[in-house]
Amino acid sequence: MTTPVGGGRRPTIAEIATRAGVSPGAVSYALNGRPGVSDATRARILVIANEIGWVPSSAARALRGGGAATVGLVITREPSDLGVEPFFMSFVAGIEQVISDRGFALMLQVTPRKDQELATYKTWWSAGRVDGIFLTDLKVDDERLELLKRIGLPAVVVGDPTYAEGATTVWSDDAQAAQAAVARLFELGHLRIAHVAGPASFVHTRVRSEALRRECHLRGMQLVGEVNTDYTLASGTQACEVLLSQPEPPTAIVFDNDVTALAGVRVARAAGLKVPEDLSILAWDDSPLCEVSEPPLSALRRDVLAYGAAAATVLLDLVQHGEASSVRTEGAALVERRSLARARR
Amino acid sequence: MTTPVGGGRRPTIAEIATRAGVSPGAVSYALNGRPGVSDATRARILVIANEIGWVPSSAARALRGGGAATVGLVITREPSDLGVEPFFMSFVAGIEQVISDRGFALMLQVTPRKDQELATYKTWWSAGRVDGIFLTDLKVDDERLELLKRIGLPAVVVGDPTYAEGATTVWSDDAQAAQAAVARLFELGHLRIAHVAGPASFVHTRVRSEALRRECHLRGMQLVGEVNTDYTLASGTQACEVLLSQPEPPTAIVFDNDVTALAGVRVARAAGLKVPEDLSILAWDDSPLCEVSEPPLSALRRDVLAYGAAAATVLLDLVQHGEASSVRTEGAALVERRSLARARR
DNA sequence: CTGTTAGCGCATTCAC
DNA sequence: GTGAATGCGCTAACAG
Repeated sequence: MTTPVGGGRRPTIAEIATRAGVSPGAVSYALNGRPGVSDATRARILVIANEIGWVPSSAARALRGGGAATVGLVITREPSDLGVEPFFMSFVAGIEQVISDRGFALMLQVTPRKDQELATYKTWWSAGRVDGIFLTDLKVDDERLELLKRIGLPAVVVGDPTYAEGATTVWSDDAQAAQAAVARLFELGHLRIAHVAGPASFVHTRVRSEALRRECHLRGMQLVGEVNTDYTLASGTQACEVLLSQPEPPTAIVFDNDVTALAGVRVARAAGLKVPEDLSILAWDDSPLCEVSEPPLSALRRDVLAYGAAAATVLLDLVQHGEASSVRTEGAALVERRSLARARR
Repeated sequence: MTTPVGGGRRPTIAEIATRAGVSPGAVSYALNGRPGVSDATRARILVIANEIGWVPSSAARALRGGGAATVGLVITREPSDLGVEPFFMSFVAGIEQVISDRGFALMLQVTPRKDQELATYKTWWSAGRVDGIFLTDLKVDDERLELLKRIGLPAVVVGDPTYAEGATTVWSDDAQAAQAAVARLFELGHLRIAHVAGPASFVHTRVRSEALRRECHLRGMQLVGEVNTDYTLASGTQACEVLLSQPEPPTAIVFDNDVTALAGVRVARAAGLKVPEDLSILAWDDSPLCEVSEPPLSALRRDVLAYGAAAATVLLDLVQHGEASSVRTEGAALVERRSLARARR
């Protein structure tokens, strides 16, 4: 791309046509790599287009029925929560890696209001602002699925297909991660573990809970407690206090996010327990917070960037070819730091 | 909004016109609250539009010259950095509060590549995808300013106007925050302080450095060291080691972000220094990390949500009325936790 | 095979 | 209140 026209209006196909001495139609054919023009004129047109910095008007294209070349993402969370949540930024970055190469853009909305999310989908789709969307934070009996189906907005559900009502999904296999986690804890001799989970409404919370329970059962371990939180320090603290004050407290706790895991370290310490000697702590989803903690927290790490990229690939397929199959991305891997130790007997 | 047409194409003005038995023009007038239709027909039209769930085609509007009703934000950072950086998500949430009410949407790009950012501005603007953009992470002699001016893309610069080359800016007064910080440290008897700064290329880094120096000078305090970092744990650690190994080490250090502040706590501890008894630590920009730290870190907290909202308000004014004046938002306030103590003499 | 012409999509707006 | 033109790119029908 060279210098675009200074100041004035953006160049159009008509302008290229004039300069090249051909009709607008010919220019369109040339620019879109379609037959109907000789190689010579095509080359000439391309040179001119490049010179004046022509970019197709997305409005005109969309109006013609070509789609908006835009995908949408609504993040319905409290802004304060999002400060801690490293997931979305990486996820978006992953999306971007894929879509920008294909000429797509991302439309983003961040709002704490649930009703707003539904309204946004309707408006975006009706106004033709997006060609498809990513549905994150999948919930059990998610009302959004029904709406999307009803209005016909193409969507990729980011979450376990079991709960996606047949929609195309991209998911990371939390059950597999749970297996890795429990296997490792078993190896370290832990027989009583607990789970500080996320909100019960989230599908991934349920999947994790069930998988943890199953894996424990398989090995004759006990899941001696499970408490749901809203991922905050306060709720994590409370959950952990409950779990540790049991008559037979766990020797290891799995936390669904980094912040509650940190709360766990504190509560343990306050109760006179050493981490990891007296209590092993494992965080689900890694973050800088885990590295920075004292001791550094072992965590189940996913490649969120790749996750976003996979979701984008599937959504673009869905948008462009009308269909796409669900994709399971690589599960989380256990990265060991210093919060896991052999269970004290 | 009631049930939209099932399955088929989205409704258009023409459809409403047919149903109402009037011309498309009349419908347009009615829908936009403009004269040219009787109150009776206007009401009838509005009812029909609502019934069939009509939403204006953004493509058609944009094509007509009405603008895309979209503003853009490019975040040029390493995805890994963004995980820790709570600023952008809150900033975006603040933007959203303002723009969605005015019918605008946000287009987002996250990329580590600088050249991509410039290319994106050109493309977005040429394709008519955005009506204006937010320019964040302002740098000294920022090449982006020149590009934006040249292509005529309306922009609000988020950063100190001194370095914005006359562009409209929204900024938070870091100099004021520096004053608050230094005043408090002086009050606590600190006479030798140091600064672990962000990258030297960022304008806000420079502004903070200068303000800190000035405020120290004013009170007869010494700035006994200043090291630039890239905000990471590693660089923060190194910076802090350098500062503390001086013959006359500081009794308090101001850190430009939360992660380096945490690094500071660690380095101090490793050196046998107690925080805050032997070394006071102050983080610039608050975050959950500060709360979670041990001890919890005192910090200079900004209302980032309000910051984003202010930036959006100004950008929309700029886009809709062609001009807007720069706005200074409220400076950061010092929130005291437990990392600040009276200087040991 | 190379190229032109005309009309479409949708909301807006000016002249009647 | 109506009709018609407008903005911009795409494409079917048509001509050299």
